[in-house]
Amino acid sequence: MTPRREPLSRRERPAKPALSRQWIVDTAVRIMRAEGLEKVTMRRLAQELDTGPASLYVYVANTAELHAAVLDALLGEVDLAGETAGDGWRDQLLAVLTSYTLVLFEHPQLARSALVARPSGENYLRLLERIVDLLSRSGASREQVAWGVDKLLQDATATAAEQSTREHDPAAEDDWNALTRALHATSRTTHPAIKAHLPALLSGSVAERMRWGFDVLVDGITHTPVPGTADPAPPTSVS
Amino acid sequence: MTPRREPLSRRERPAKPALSRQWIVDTAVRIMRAEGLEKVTMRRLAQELDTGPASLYVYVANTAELHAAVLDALLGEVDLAGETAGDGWRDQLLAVLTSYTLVLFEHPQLARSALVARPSGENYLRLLERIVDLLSRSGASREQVAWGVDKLLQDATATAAEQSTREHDPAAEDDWNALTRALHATSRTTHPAIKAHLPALLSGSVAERMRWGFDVLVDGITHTPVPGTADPAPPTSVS
DNA sequence: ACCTGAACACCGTTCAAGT
DNA sequence: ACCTGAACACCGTTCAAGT
Repeated sequence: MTPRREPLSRRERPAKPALSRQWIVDTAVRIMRAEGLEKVTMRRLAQELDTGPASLYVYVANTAELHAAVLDALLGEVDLAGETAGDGWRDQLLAVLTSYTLVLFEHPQLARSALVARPSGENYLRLLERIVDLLSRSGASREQVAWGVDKLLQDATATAAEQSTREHDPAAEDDWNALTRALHATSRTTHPAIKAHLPALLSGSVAERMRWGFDVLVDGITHTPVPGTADPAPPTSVS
Repeated sequence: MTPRREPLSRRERPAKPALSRQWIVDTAVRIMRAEGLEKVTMRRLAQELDTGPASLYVYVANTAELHAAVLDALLGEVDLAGETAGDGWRDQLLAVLTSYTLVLFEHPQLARSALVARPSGENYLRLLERIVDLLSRSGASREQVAWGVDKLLQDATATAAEQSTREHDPAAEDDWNALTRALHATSRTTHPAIKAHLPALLSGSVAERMRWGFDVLVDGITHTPVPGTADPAPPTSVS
């Protein structure tokens, strides 16, 4: 506590805080918010923390683990209450999944990494708990709920991964235009089915499709028995 | 045709073929098959083609476009006939989607890029045509078919992206173990729903889950009306 | 134990210059 | 028009050496 002059080394840097996993992840989140996940590299992060990249490896195994930690931090923003929705489990489930999707929408590349590197952080577990709970109120079987939760999260994550990059990435627009042109350019003789469904293939807003996709899944999940349970299931010839 | 001695420059290289988009893509596919998509870089590809990376930019706009071309080449391997299946549209649809998924399973990272960069190559269009045709035989509305096809392909692609990387990536195994441990470590008081569904949350083989996921989607797609059509739809409050 | 400098082995993309 | 060398501006990760 005695004001015995700090050495004032490192010129004047304002109180470079000690390295720690928490501090590293927080800084990574800050960089992502400001400039996107693609800028959250070991080297850039080290620079931001005023050290060399090698120092980070004491706290973080590799870039994938770093991104996983950033993802979990972000999942803390998901509105688990589903406040905006009514009282029914279905509306609340839709609200929670929509909130999850919107959070991922804000951060394009993170949705992609979520599809690949299975999260297991505390915020992810909280989200999972909430979704299992809500879906179980549908009255579906344990197995339907368990497998269904996976499908719901996969769908939301994939939608975010698809859509979000289309919003933020300049080239994504071109891809969509290319597909639109390609579909319109198909001939009636070689691609009759596409021709016959053309307007509908490209119709609907993102929100409309998301909403419909949710209904499709919930209807399907609650009405399709899981094979190998008490429910009368179709014979499964798959290993 | 006269055997007038070739200059025999460049030492002895065996007939370096002229650069062309086709040749570039073919070489890229060969590298991917041998060493994975992560090795299909502009620099590595140029090296394989015995030139400098800058030369490739005459034929290919960037790495993303290159990967898209590789993906479309690969889609040529999908079994569109669904030979193995019976006569019903449902079995054939399952067969085609399974074939699509299996092709992506072989090449992990490509599935991920397929989720992001909407393909529009000729092989993709052929696949799309076939799936639209099969699903339309269900008798579902034009809109249900059109939007449903998207969901089916998204589901298959996401499953491949998720699963495949888990198979090929050494670290993916660890992720799954981490999740398994995290789920088992949850407390009954903070995560009761997870606890109650635990065995089922982790049960089922990939094939079983894929099969069930297909049934869920087809059931849901054919029974959930698309909003804004003649079908009696639930009121949509989403923009 | 924690931190670091320096190195190794790579990337994508551009651009001026050549043929 | 096509091709290229060389450069610019980056990467992740490791390792021996320091404190």
